[in-house]
Amino acid sequence: MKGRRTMSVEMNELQTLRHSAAHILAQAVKRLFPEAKLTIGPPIDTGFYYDFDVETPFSREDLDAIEKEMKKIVKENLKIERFELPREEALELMKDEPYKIELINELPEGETISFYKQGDFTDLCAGPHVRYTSKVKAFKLLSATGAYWRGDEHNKMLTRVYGTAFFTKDELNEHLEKLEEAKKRDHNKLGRELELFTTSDLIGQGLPILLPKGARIIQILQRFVEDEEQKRGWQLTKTPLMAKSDLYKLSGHWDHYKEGMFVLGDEEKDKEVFALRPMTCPFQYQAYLNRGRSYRDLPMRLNETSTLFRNEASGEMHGLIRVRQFTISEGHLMCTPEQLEDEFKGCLELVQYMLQTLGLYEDVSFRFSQWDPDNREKYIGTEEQWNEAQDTMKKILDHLGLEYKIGIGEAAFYGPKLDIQIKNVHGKEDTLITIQIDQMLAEKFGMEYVDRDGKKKNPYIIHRTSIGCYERTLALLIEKYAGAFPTWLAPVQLKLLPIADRHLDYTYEVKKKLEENGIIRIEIDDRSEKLGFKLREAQLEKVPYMIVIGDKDIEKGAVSVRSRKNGDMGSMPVDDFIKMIKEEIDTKQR
RNA sequence: GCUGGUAUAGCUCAGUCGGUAGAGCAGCUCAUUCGUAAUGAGCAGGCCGCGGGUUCGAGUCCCAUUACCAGCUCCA
Repeated sequence: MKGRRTMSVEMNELQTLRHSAAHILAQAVKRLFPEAKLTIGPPIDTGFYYDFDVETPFSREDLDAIEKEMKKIVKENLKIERFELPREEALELMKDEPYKIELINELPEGETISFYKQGDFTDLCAGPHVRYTSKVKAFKLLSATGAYWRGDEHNKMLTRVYGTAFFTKDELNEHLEKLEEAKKRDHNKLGRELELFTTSDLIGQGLPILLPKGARIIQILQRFVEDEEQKRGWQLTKTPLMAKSDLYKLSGHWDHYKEGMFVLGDEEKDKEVFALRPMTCPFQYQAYLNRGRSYRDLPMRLNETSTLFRNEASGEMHGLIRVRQFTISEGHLMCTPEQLEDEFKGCLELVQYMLQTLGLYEDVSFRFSQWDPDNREKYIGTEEQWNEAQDTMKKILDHLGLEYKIGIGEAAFYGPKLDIQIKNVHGKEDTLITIQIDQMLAEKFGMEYVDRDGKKKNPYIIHRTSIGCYERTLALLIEKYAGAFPTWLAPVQLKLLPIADRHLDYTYEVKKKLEENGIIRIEIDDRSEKLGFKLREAQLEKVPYMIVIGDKDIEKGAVSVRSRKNGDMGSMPVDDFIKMIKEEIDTKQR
């Protein structure tokens, strides 16, 4: 929390500038499109936006014209003045702006109703703003998209114009360059270029094909995760990918998650209807229910590398980050109330270890995802149950000293979550990992254990992932490392580059020796190309090590090593290189 | 699902006013056997996303559809 106050002051000045930029945008739109209706236009992390209700959405040409008009307004150096009005007069002033009237009517009694006026433009606004339009020197309009009024899909879709603004032109240009850089790191572009994955029109949306290199990385991650989970007392299950609707009716999915499921069959016509699983919970519960359990069986930690299917709406898919079929490092832990805190901590420690090893820990933030009491139909359970579950979770989080923000309405339908959030290269935040406490499903499924006192009780259940969903994690790793994976993760760890054909025999000898030492992700480039050409290609493929083999190396029984990161490392005995790379792989160096 | 945009060779892109398809890179063949980021020459490569329509004629115009991109909604 330290330092945040000073940060927020700096941010406020920038936000004020951007907020004023949004007003200048609205003024320009009103001048060029008088029939446009105003709604809201706040500053955001990366700039600002303003939502308009217009007959036809703005085209790129419209944006260019609007931007030109904005520059004029800046040049006019209009004074930005605040004034206040009583409610009646405020409504009269805004009589042609239905959205503003809606906003005014919602202001509580006694609230100040303030306006900001600059030249021919006046907007309902709490402020603050810069004093003159000329202060807004460095700005750019970026895009026009659709956005629902008040973020509700049942409302009308408005036209949102995004822009950004900075104090100086240099800062603006730097920001625009960063946006360009981000495009190059985008997993969806880089992942295809590096042949990690592809998609096919015939297979469909949200169903990526992992190519050999991408599948290799996921295999490495999966082995790492499963081994680490086993070390920490988790037991692997393999449960079916589909089940009868009966299972989901019991779990609550049928009532609360059916939209998100692929249902096989027709309830009207077929005797039995199946559905592909969107979550693993009810399946692993059946493993728990295999026989009667006692407190001696607890905690029971069940993990599974679990493929899930979710019928996401068509506009929601994105590369490997949002897909319809994915595989997750899933797990469910059944324990007694006394064990809950320690077990939760254990789950968190596993996650932290994973994220630290992958190098993603510095990029994540925590979110305590709670239910929305105003939206009861989204959830199972009673208010008492929710309050109890959230209190329990809050206590644990506070004991752990975690810094977190609260997400109202972000809970699962069966319980609150600790979500570990990460931003992609474009700044869009997604959940990477989740740890949840569930007091409701055990009861629904009749999961019990016999306690010391001989009484039957429902266990607490922790739902968790340890590395999250493999596809999404891979996406974040591609962006984190710009495709240059640490050697332990690299799909091809080294390339052997013989200079001429007469070096081939020795090259195969070196390959064999490496393989005998467990270094097996090797390629040989035996094409009759010049060394520089082979090196360039290997470098562009982001292979960690390039091993050059020529006369000098054969003479000395050595290899010439070039690292992706540091360039030419000179000649070294084969054994020395093996020792070096093994050490790097074994310690999972970044 | 909603709003907008895009779709031409494996990739990046050009293609004028509607007149029958073009480049660079990659690929293949040949020559070259080379020491730390591109050797040269030649060849081949296209149902212009898919389906309709308008037209004498459609890569180009219209409609529909699929996929991709940005955003909204939703979500791991």
